[in-house]
Amino acid sequence: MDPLERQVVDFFVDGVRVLGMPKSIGEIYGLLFISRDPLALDDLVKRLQISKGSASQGLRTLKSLGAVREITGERRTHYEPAIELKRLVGGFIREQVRPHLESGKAKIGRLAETTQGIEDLEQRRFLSERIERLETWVSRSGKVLPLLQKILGQ
Amino acid sequence: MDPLERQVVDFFVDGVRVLGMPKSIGEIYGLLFISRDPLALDDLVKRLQISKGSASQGLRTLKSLGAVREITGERRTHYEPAIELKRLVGGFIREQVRPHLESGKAKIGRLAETTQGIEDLEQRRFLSERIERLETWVSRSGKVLPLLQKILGQ
DNA sequence: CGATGTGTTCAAAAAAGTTTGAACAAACGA
DNA sequence: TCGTTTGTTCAAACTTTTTTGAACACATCG
Repeated sequence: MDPLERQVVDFFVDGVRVLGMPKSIGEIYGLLFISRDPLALDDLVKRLQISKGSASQGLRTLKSLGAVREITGERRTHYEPAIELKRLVGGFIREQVRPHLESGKAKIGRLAETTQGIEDLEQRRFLSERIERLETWVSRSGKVLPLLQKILGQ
Repeated sequence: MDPLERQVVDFFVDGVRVLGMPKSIGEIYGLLFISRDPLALDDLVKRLQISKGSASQGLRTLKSLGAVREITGERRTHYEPAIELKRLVGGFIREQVRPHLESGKAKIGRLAETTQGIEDLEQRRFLSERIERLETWVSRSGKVLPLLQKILGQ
């Protein structure tokens, strides 16, 4: 890897770290991003000096995020990066954000139930109010996502 | 901690995890969120069964995010949660997002410079185009933040 | 068919991140 | 002033996450 490639890869390593993803994902995406031609798993292993396992697992994650496209047909599958921000953001939201929002909603539902069982009126009022606030948070977050996607996607 | 408190604390533990923060931060904020009265460091240590060190460090982070307010005057400082989404989002963006965007911008600047030094015209074109794309990404992200803050803040 | 190439899986090793707790400093009260 | 309370710091212990690499499955080629 030449210095520029190194710089780009490092850029993405930091980038994905912010999103809570492992270094190898950033390295793989970064190298694909700065390569003119699609690369095969083996190229990634050699150039990034990571294990086959890492490369395989990293590509799987990137595929699930829609961040890389597979090019089949030849003996080995090659990969090229998806470079439309819309697509990247969409994948991230779908895979990493929505599931948490969903499970959050479910938990709040259970919380609301538990609150019903509280004896003390004043205490129950306080708790209901707080839990309502949580509902507002989650609902607003859910609503902002499509908007975010739209704006970032141009 | 009663079952409801436990549920709320767990909710926040998951919540902050999504944002890439440690469990203890979620526990502390969660307990404050569901407590009617402000709590002192010592209360957190006892009720959450975490170490003084964790509590101290966790409160420091939460303070820096503007997610808790200090109540001084008594012997011990007490803490209450900031519960306005606007404030929470604002703090998170200021502390955790902006710095990365800034350093990202700087890195892209250096990348652009490095690219100037490339001999091969076609190659330089390709690289410039990709780096321009990075600039677009970062710039759009920067622009979307205030909007996000505004929308989430009601 | 057997040999070779490609890619996945998963247990163990390594790395990264978090928590603990003892030592310390600073503020308070008697 | 001295003993006590409150809170911070940070190295070491612990936990969690990531990476490695060997074993495997499957496809391809001669």
